[in-house]
Amino acid sequence: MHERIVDLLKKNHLSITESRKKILSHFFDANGALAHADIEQKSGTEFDRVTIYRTLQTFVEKGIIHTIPTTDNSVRYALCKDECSAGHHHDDHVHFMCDECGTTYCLDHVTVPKVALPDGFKAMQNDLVVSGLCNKCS
Amino acid sequence: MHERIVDLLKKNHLSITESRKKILSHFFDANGALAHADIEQKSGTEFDRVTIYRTLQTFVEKGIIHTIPTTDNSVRYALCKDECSAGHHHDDHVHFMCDECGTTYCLDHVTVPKVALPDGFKAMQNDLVVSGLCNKCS
DNA sequence: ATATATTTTGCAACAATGTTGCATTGTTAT
DNA sequence: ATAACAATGCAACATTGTTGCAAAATATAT
Repeated sequence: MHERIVDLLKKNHLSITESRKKILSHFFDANGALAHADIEQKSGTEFDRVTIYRTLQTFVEKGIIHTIPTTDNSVRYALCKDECSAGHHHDDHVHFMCDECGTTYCLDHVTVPKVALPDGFKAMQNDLVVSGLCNKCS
Repeated sequence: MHERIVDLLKKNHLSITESRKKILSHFFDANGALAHADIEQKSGTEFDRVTIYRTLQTFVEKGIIHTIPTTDNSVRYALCKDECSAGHHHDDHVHFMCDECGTTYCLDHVTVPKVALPDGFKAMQNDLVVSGLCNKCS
């Protein structure tokens, strides 16, 4: 697992640093998505707040993680599947937010159905945000 | 139009105040969704920042407007259709965010397709966020 | 292995966004 | 008109996110 993290960083031409390794491992350990605050909590005072912001930003740019649109408008991040392309990734996601425990799941195996848009609208990316009760809370 | 605003406030057992009328009229005038900053800009120094926050909060609670999950994680609000029920509203929305001009549209007439969730997951609300180019920018 | 170039980090300062308590003002009901 | 109630403005504060720059860590070339 640790090797996989280093490989992932190398593949994306990123310097192998403690903060990047640790933050990335938190994503591998987590079953759901993580918010900035979650990572800050897990890391303690190990890294500066700014470092976490910049690391997350870098990971998003490289397509290692992606941001999740949420109904409560908190910023959350989740690991991308290998197929996620960097930058303007045209890939669709289904996310599930539990109203009870707040956990956010990235449902990779569910495909987003295409919808018919009004004339002149061109869809580049589709994100479906489903909220309700997760399998642990129902 | 102005009558409709007063009626809407009365129907929701809210006091008829200048700020509520003005803020609500901004939503009726806007073709897209509004962020807190948009309203602050449109209102100038007429109302306190806190009043705008509280007004938006009240409108959301009453089901007059709803928050929109966005890919860039900025908080946006849009008018609910009449069918929107207050509180835990089980109603689905399709929103379109233009990557070019940033305008967010609430596509009321497009229905959100139901997706199959893993066992134990119960969907209460579905929000589909489509991003790309709107009819003015394509 | 060492020196150099490059990248990343931490710190400080700042900007933006959102929240809370309380006295004052405005709205509603009697 | 008056009393009861609700909403507003102000001030102070908490949280979240951003930027510039010197110091430290990492990568590259010798």
